[in-house]
Amino acid sequence: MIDFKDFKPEDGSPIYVQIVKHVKRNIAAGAVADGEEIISRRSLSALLGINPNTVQKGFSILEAEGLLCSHTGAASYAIVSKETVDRIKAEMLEDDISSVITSLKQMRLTKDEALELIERMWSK
Amino acid sequence: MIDFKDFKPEDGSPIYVQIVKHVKRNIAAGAVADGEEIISRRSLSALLGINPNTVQKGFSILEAEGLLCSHTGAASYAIVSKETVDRIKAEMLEDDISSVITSLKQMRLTKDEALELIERMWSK
DNA sequence: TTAACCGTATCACTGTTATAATACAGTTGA
DNA sequence: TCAACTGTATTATAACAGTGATACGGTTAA
Repeated sequence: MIDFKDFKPEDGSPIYVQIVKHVKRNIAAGAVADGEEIISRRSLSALLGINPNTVQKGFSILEAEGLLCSHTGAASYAIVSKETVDRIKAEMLEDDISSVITSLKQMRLTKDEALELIERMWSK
Repeated sequence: MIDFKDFKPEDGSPIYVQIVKHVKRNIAAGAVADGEEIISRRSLSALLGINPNTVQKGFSILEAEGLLCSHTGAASYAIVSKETVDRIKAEMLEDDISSVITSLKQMRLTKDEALELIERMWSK
């Protein structure tokens, strides 16, 4: 079950990209069962208060990546093998962590300073 | 002296936003002296291979935030007090780290898993 | 003085993002 | 059956991002 209640499109990046990332993070977290029914495009657009076309754009990307299965008239379903979960998780972690490391290094932080800062901010 | 040689606009975010962030990270790193002359808009656009207007957009944001001083005809200069450096650094670290923590938590990583992963990826 | 630089401003153009209003076809359950 | 859902598609509109070209006025150093 993918939870969209905590989804807040306020980032500078396009909403449909954020939808794709949100679903992928849920998959990486192991929160999506294989064959699980996905919320409909219309329902999600109403829930998030955004245009159906924007949701459709995100969902079509997920389908193109083989994470979603759609058929006209019927609900959509998730396709998530164990291999998929591992691959998506590795990709997301690689992206997130390498980008923050690049940023922190640009600010001349040492590894120890970075680790200490992250440890201190983790529980906030 | 702000180094733009390692600046590669490949992120999905607007180039002018990336320019603003790049300058701020250099300020946070203590790499920018107060009153230091900044590369001209035309030179930077030529160096990065982007449009002068895109550079202008980024620079005007930096000026609006009080980090830059411009006058028609003359070069631009950095304005960076110690307080500015501290404030910018705190802001950048807060943004970068809290966003990565949010992502990692969404993927159900524990603090220890996260720290170990970051430590392992730091030197790559 | 003057040529070469600087910042600033404007216009037109393309592509992307997001919205809005429809429409059509297939599925599902009462 | 049929109403209410589903996915899919099209068209139009607006705003924004980025490019390209051009122009104006001020500064600086030879």
